[in-house]
Amino acid sequence: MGTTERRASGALHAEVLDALGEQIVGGDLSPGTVLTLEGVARLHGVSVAMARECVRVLESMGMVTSRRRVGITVRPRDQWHVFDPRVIRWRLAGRDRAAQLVSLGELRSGFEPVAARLAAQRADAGQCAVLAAAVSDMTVLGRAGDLEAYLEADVRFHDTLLAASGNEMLQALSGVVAEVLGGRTHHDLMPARPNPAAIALHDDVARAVRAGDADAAEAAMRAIIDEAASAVAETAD
Amino acid sequence: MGTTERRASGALHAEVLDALGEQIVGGDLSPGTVLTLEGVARLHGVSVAMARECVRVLESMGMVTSRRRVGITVRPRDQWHVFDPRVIRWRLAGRDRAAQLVSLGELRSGFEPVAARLAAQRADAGQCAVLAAAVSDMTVLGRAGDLEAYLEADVRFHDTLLAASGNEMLQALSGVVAEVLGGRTHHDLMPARPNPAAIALHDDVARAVRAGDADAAEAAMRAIIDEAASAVAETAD
DNA sequence: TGCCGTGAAAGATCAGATCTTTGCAACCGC
DNA sequence: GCGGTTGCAAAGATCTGATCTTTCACGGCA
Repeated sequence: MGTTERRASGALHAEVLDALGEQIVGGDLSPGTVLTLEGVARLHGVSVAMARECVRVLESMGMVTSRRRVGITVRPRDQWHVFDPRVIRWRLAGRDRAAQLVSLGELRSGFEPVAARLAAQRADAGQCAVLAAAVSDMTVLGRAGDLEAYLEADVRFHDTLLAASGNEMLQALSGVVAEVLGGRTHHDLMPARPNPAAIALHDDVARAVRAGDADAAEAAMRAIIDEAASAVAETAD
Repeated sequence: MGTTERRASGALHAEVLDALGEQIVGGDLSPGTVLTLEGVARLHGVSVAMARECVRVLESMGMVTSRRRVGITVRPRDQWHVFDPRVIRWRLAGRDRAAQLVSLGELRSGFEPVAARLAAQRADAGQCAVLAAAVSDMTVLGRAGDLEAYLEADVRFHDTLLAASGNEMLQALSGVVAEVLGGRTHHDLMPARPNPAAIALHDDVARAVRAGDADAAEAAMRAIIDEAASAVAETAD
């Protein structure tokens, strides 16, 4: 899942767009580089119209500008829309991966406690149940040492929490959390067996949310993130 | 500022795109609505190619999907890339304005304290100087009751802080802060004369950042946001 | 030296053609 | 009568190539 956007329809567009995006993000096309529509078209074996469509999308992401008589100019990194899922994916796919994970992690440390607080005020019964189930799964799977399944439950927990915050912007960040958690698991930054204390903290969050205790939920979530940070630091050393 | 994207180049594209975006965000085109390329083209008096380019951009923002034999379908709100500056702008421009400001405010309460913490660890001398200058300006302008200029200094303060965090994703959220602060000022949610205590808190942040005291910076920023929330609640009542 | 005019490069926009996929409905056999 | 099959046509996907417009760059002129 998630290799290429779609199989049949819009395949060409997605292909060229991904190729260009990865080249820019990966540094093969550094800021200031100037392309021409015709050049892009020829290089990727597509028509100018198709190249234009891709460029328009890139432009909408702040990654290039198009000017008459000049061409397509790659913009500096600080102009990119770094919250665009595609940009995140490209960065994670390239050499920028480590930096991107750090950024996402710092970001997460900001918004997840807030989400927990809001969730405590707004979560419905179904969401509380999903949270509890996820914690339960994490406990079992963690004990069994099945890191992959554990990750799934962990992601489910955090996704549900963000959804329960009732804030669509926080909810939109669920991909960020999934990436951070997945990156940790898939880069040997996790202990062989998840820390039981971490799972207990998840349980604390779930209980606080169900109890409607915003302060406790926020605090427990903050503790989760602190624990994660120190665990990674420890494993990495 | 900010009426239309650009005057001369790419004007048509931006116009049609904005029109479509505002229609979707504003609810004139509710999720599930199906359009055709030709319909869009005719309705806006542009060629099919142009309509396609706009649709491709909308598609890249998660606002529509395109399927053969069906047409262009407007996707439900929870699929939109709500961090895209354009989506934010469209929402702020339409009837969704209030909800958008609430979302942005909640979000801000999450990431700004973290940004303050990071800035305390990473800000350079120049950034500290800008922060101090902004606080100074806020003091003077606030006393004078010049809300517009005060706003500018306030935005400058927060922008600089986010930039000093050294995290490009936090930095990318400076537009969010600007919108929240601007929205507050331009919707009579500010007292006639800014609260001196709030300005003092900004000073606390600036000093903590310069001193490299991450905990103090984070706490002071959290206090700023709490103050703002209660001030708005008070003024709104 | 510096201003101005002119040509060409490259995007902006359009018109129309061909190909592919696919929803839908008519059709057929059991 | 119902489920599967087939075939038409609608609508996007992609391409080709033409025209218009802006603007950089170079060269001539004062």
